[in-house]
Amino acid sequence: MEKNQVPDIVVARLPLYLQTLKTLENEGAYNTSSKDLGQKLGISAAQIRKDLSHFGEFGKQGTGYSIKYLTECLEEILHVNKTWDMALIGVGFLGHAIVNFQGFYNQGFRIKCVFDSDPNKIGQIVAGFEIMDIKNLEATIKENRIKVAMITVHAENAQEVTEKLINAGVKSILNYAPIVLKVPTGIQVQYINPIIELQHMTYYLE
Amino acid sequence: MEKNQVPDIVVARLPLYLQTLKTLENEGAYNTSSKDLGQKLGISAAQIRKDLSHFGEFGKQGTGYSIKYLTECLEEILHVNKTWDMALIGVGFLGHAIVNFQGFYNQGFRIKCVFDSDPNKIGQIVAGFEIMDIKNLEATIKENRIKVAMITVHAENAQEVTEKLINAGVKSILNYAPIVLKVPTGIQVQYINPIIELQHMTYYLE
DNA sequence: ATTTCTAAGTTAAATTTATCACAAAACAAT
DNA sequence: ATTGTTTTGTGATAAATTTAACTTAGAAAT
Repeated sequence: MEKNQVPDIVVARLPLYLQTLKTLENEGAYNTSSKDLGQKLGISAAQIRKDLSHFGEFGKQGTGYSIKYLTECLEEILHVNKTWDMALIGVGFLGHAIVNFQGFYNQGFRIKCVFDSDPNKIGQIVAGFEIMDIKNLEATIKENRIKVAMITVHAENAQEVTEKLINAGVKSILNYAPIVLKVPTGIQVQYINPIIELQHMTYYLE
Repeated sequence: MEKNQVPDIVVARLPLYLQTLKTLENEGAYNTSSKDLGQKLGISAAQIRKDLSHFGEFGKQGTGYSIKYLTECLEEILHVNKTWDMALIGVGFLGHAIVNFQGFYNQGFRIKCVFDSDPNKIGQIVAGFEIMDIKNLEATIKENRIKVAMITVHAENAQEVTEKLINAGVKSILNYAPIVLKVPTGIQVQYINPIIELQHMTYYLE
């Protein structure tokens, strides 16, 4: 990935730390340590300390980390101390499930608009969102200054949608279509693909 | 990960190669090369050759790889030259979307049974599957010798479900709940978590 | 037949990533 | 006050991963 100094593989772990901190907080804990976090995440305490050391000093020797404080610091580092508006493109079964997902808001995200190209779907209300015509995608995303989008269209249409999104100013794309997207530098893409994960695991079976 | 010799990070890339090969095949191509695959995947040709070299020789110097042959070889390596029966636990919006997903079968997987704990859901038919009582989970999974499961329950219940699955003989778990599962060695777990991916990307924004 | 071009497989080098081990600090208990 | 315990942050070291470079082989063109 781009932005130098901190390796992307380190950045990729920060959201996991945040997730674990939030779980701990929900359980009523106030403090934790690299050892504790490491055990919960299945990684070494040293790695957690090393990762955090890229960004500053957040703990106290002898006592560890304040969950509240480290949470705040990580949220700031990851820029989720604000709420990002998101667009979702493709309201099939999966898009429907995502629109109904209640877990985004606390984590720095909210769905702002929802698109599809199917005339039978356009105008329908799903979880309080009116499905908009994909023809209005660029105008609407520009107007709302949306920087984050989720793609849940079929693989055949994903690249075309991607180009429209980038054209409209989207910088980060979470792609559920089973295809690698071609994007210019400066655009972030992450993939969600259960088949890939399943095949990864079956390697170890039998 | 466990199984020695081949690094897990290499194994993790094989399903991506397979995905790209299938896309190429659908486009009517017969042959490809490490350079071509690398460009499509955004990784170096050398890495693809190095990765494949862990498992044998699949190409021809000067001409590259037969898509059909390399596909077959990768399917064999990943053990998806058969179809794995899967269980799905938790039929909320997400579980519903997954049960209706048509893309598993060609890739080595099929859903065999579907569980929930909600009395209002048990007995309902979703995409041709009768939702079964989670109380019958262990017996049914043992009976069907199911080795692969997907967890789409709430985070609070994911660990408990995991233990039941492992007890019933499941070896590979695809977990959609936002929590790290504790499992004994020899059990594979992969995670699908859009929040983690989104937060990874927002690090690079603004 | 020879030359040219392409591309796999592989060894070596470079780079990246993870681990180790330790000094310094905080705190509790005596 | 001193001792013992815990745990951070970090520089040094080790391990891993990736890249680069090279040898070999196949195919096409002259």
